[in-house]
Amino acid sequence: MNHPFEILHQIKQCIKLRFPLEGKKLHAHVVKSGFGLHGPLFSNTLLYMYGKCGFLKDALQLFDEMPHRDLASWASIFTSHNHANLPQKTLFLYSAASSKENLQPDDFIYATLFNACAGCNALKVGEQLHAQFIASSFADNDVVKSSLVDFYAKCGLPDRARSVFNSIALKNVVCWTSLIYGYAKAGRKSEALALLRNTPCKNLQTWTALISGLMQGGLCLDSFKIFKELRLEGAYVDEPFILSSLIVGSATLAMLELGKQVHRLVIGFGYESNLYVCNALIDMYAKCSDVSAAEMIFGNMGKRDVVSWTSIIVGMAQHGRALEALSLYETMALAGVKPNGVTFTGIIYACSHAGLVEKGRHLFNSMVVDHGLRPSLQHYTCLVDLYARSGLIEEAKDILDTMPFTPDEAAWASLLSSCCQGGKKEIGVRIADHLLELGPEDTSTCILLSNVYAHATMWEQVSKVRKLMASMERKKKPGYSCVDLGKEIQVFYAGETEHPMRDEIFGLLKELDAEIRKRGYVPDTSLVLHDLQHQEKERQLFWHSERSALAYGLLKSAPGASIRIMKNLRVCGDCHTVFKLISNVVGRELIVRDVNRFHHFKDGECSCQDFW
DNA sequence: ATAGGGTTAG
Repeated sequence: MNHPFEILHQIKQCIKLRFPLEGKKLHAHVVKSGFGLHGPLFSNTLLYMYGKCGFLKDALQLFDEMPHRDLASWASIFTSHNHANLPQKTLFLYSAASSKENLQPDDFIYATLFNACAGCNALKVGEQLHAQFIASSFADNDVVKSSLVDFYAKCGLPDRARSVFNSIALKNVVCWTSLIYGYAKAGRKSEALALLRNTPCKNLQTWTALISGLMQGGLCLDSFKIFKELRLEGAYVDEPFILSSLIVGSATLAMLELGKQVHRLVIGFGYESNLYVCNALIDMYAKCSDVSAAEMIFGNMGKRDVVSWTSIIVGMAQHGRALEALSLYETMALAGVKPNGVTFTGIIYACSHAGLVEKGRHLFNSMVVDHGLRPSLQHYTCLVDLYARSGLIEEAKDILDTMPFTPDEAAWASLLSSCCQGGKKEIGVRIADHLLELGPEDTSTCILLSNVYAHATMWEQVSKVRKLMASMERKKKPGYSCVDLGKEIQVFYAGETEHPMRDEIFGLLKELDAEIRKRGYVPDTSLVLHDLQHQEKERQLFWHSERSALAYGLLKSAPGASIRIMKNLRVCGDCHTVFKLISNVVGRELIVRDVNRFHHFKDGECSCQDFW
């Protein structure tokens, strides 16, 4: 064909244009003409080409066949793994190579390693490498420092990012963008905005970083505001990165109408087949409790990756459609998509909901044995949940005691919640005491504790928990429920509402109360503080925030429409019973999203099958 | 005449 350097140039074009198939042809040509024998130059460029184009398999094959690997080969193979969203693999390969082959990182390798650490939140590893980097002869390299800024920003430590940033001699738009993202993600809006104002260089990516950072930092409304301002200024913001972030924001806020609006924007801009955008849409519709819309998006996708499958599986599982989640997992395997750690959290969670203990255990083992994935604390928590829900409390406790992690609050709470359901009072109290000693940080845990103690008639402990909770609520946010009517969203707090429609709400709740009592409802006041008068206990239950929200929803929505309520705490047992009965009385579907799952109340039943 | 750093999904 042509001169060797002409071919090299063509390979570089393939990298730029992301033409892996053309690149592969050039690769074959290089092999035939024997250029590759002259050193790693061609191999490394080809390696990099495969990595950047997402052809990890080809990259690995080439890497394995290379007779002479230099530092650039290692840098390229690390980049390939980072690019394929396998940062742990990069760190694994590096640690193996550094011990077996005494691989000493150069500046290029340092940058890929920090990139990997950022990708999997490997703070400890990153810090060690940072120390090593400072002592190395590359310590002045601005690009590596830039990758460190990104690493600390992604790990939620913007101040550490800033101190590295300050040491950068020539600050370009890349390090500014990373730093702004870091502050936004940490929820430090004013600092992020101040930085943006002071940036000598900013581009659309900087704005994207700010918007997505704020979304991830939970400041979704601020983020939407900034997006609107940008559009008003006439900025060209119709790009999939920003759209994905807006979808994430709608999901976080669980605001279906907002999500639909963004979806329309996506269609208007012609990004409805973008993989990232679709994945975000699946998640958004599931989180906004419109699972059929999520299914529709998933069904229409031409190309699905592991995130698409995982999103729909998790969505199904959270909405109580465990068997469908499991069968989707089978289909995913048939489609040749490899599951990752998140996928397994989803399906083990599904098993735990359907009471499929054996299946869940099998999947957990399969994750380790067949897929070589290391279980995380979250996976063990799922396993604890799986056993505990099926009444195998001892087995669940065994896992907590023997797993290679210190159980956190969520892990204990999972076991505790099943003790309440299974009537295992003694062990429940023991766990509760332990949790109370640890000092729970979650209001939901407190409700659980208070329930356990109330069932065991340990009133002193109950009031201790209540006091703790009151102090937490003062510091944090109190319990509330929102009802989403599309055009408006109303928030209700516990206690008698001061809403302008108070009388109508009270009237309807009273009427419904009378109707369900006719059907055998007896308020379960065991969950309320003991030292109140009986009537006062019932009154407290009556004014739980989700009930006010429900009444308002019933009054204001179209007849027959589903009512969607979001609650920031767990639904109490009594409200759960009441919602089941009311779904029957009004003949509508009532959807409640509590702190971590969905309840679809319909025809007197709930999708969670009374396990939550 | 090779290679590295910033923004998106679970």
